[in-house]
Amino acid sequence: MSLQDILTKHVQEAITSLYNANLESVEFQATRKEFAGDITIVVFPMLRVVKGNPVQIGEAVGQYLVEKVDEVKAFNVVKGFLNVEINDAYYLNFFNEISNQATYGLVTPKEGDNAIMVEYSSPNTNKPLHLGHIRNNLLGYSVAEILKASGKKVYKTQIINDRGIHICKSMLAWKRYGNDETPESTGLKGDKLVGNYYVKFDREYKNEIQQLVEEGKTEEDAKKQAPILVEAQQMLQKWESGDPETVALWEKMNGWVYEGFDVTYKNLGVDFDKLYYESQTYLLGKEFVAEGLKTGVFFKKEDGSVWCDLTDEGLDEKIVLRSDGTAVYMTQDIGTAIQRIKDFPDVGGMVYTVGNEQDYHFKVLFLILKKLGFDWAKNLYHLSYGMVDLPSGKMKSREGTVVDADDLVEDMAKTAEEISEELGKLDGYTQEEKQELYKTIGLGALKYYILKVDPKKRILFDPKESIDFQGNTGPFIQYTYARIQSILRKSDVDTSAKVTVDLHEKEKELLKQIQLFPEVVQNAAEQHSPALIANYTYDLVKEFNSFYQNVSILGADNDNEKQFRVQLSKVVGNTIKNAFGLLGINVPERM
RNA sequence: GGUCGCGUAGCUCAGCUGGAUAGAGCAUCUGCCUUCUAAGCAGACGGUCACAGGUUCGAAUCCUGUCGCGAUCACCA
Repeated sequence: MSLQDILTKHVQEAITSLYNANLESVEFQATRKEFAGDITIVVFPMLRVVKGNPVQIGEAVGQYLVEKVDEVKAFNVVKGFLNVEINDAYYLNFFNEISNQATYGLVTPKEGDNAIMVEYSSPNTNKPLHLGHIRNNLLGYSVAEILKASGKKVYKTQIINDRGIHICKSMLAWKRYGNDETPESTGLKGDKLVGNYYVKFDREYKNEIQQLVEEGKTEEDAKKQAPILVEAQQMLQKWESGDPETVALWEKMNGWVYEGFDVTYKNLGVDFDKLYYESQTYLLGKEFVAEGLKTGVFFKKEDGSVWCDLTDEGLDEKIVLRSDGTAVYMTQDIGTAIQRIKDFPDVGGMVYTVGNEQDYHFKVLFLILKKLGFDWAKNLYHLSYGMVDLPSGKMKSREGTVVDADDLVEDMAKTAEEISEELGKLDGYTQEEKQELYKTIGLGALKYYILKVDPKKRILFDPKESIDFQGNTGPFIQYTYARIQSILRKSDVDTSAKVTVDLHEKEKELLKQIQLFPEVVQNAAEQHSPALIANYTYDLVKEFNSFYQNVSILGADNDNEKQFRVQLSKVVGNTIKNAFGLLGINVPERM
């Protein structure tokens, strides 16, 4: 039973016995630092059932608690706030219970429970991943891990957008100007190579438009008639009709891109349980559109296009099939969702990690799936996040104004290296160990920087201003972990034995913070927010550093205290590691 | 124009299911390395919580309106 449960029960008893009234619930909050106490009961809400002076009621309830509740040591009342002091024994008891649980705060999924599928990344295969994808990947991966830790079975997936006019643009540019270049012949990563031709296409396209305009065409006409665009469109038709040469080129270039993506994913430390490809699923949705047409969920217009009427829901009509019978984005997403449930029958809900520019799309998609009668449709969640903008504005791949994912990860490691070498604390580490550590720290800084921000807020990223390594940052937290490991290496105490000590103020604060962890994990899962985990971890670490700096651990007055402090440090370290694991951030033994 | 989201210290962000004097980090300034890693600790400075109303014993938090920024409203994805 939690402390709040215990106190709630007794406060209710107190109200009944003192005032003969019924109190529905009790409101708690953390006690402010300037007052004595460990937890605070807010008296004001009680005034609804008990008429009187809040201070007097607080005094009476406090007196009752001190007399009747073992855990309560003392109390004081300030205005309408009843500050309650809790016995050390309560916290020590809690600590002894969890001090040897490696997975404290994490819940193992129960057999037979529904699983959740988390979709993230879902890139186009015509260009490399950039900073925007990094936010998507980190968020999706982290939310998947958090859901897992909250006790859900999770499948990570993506839908790879591997077909369409944008791919044909890269293909055509390569065919025209590529001279049979390959990743091998150029030493370039496959996705980078293909991306270069996407940029090349755009340059040529713009040249042709300009030329046509000079020849007297309007800009609008020029944009439609530019030969290179027309040829790309023809290429798409060839692809759709299965032209072997086009399909072969498509397979070859997509293969390069996948090899490149794999490297980036590996560097980022993200993974997937199942991949879906648009080229394999885009036809699926059509079946269900036909089905929905029969059941009246959709209707057909005179030109043959199929629509869903959402005006009852306050939205517009939405097209689900073009008049020429080809699929649109919505068609495919309907099919993909249904396919996923077929493939994984235990899935009871899905999370889509997609930018907030598609808020409307997902609102509509979820409504349509509900109208089609799928009961899992009520458990769909759009993990909508804000864009990552540069000071110069939006990132545009075609114009080369992007922060490349691989470059950024490398830069971060380089910064970590510079700082580490300056500090010079890594004597005895091999070159390999050092490089590995720089990567850990650099990635830690990047991931934390992005994940600590509320997903729905947009991020302004200035490449010229490097990400911090001090203060509320990933490396700061990693550093604290490394310090703890250093203590554990040096100590010779038994970390499994139970001990009883008089708690130092800092120790008590730490225990309170540790106690919050399981609830924070559940909250983060409910709200799909890694930021809650990041903020929690920061608070924990700040509290530990204060303890570390003010209280000697290995130099404690007696063995009993020393043993407790080492154990406490170990639990804090373990909690940091578990929490950071939920963010996809590794922790180092030294730094 | 309709819809959705955001607006908190010079900067980056917490706090938002209503509760005490709105909290951190960066930056600026003071102290602290002969004791467990100073990527640290202790402290100072810094606020019209965009603005105006409303609900409430109590509003940064909830409601309405205004302003600013962004997104979206395609037989694009």
